[in-house]
Amino acid sequence: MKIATYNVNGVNGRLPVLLRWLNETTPDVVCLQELKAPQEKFPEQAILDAGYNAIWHGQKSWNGVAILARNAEIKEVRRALPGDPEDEHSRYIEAEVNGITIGCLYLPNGNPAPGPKFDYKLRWFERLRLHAAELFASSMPVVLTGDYNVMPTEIDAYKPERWVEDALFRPETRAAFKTLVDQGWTDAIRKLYPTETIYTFFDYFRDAYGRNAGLRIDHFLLSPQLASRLTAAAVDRNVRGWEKTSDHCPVWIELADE
DNA sequence: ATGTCCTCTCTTAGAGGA
Repeated sequence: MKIATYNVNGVNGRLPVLLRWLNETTPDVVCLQELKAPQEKFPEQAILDAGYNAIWHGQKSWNGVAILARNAEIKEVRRALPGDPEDEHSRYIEAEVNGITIGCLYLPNGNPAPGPKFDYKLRWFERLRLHAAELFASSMPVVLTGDYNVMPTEIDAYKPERWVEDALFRPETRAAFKTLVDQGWTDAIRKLYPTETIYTFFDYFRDAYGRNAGLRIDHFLLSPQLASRLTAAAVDRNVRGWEKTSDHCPVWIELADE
């Protein structure tokens, strides 16, 4: 089973790119972030015509997350991260597909830091940590994937010294990610490629893609039940070179059948 | 500071976010 994550940066503006990528790579499950569309403007029919069921949680202008599945039922579990009923951002949706719990997340960017946006990022991270601990304790096969807005280590950033003050790389952010992973989760890309330079995001500025000046901020965290089934993981880097493309690349994992 | 690209609006230019 192939599971992918893709921060599309506008699901309607990016629809031709999304449909082409779905058609060419046929993942079984897809987690989307940054829909940038209200609930009623999600391109459901185009997704259905492409062969995918979908659930989504939209929001006007910002955020927005979705889970797509090909030839499988999507059983929605929740469409918000527990712990703060006041939080209006559409940043988390969770479902069961083929017996696997899929958590699709869009962690806050947090810039400028320090400041209220960075505080919100760290509070959101703490809520994720608590919810992840519950999922982990359930002994279900779980994947937590999406745009974490974190470079976990220095090898995950082009010129990391330039990012030490940034919300995506500050010590508090990296520590929060490490605390989460240390619950027992497996970072799928690093499990298979411990030291390689692998990026999932390239800024639109200054031809970052052409210069390979990227960041690794889109991640797959696997529970032990799934880590043992991991057979492949990769970034669809070429998609970043397409016309009218997102600033993120799709990332995917392959799991062996039980 | 800047670069680019998305979405929305007190809309065809500018603001906010990333």
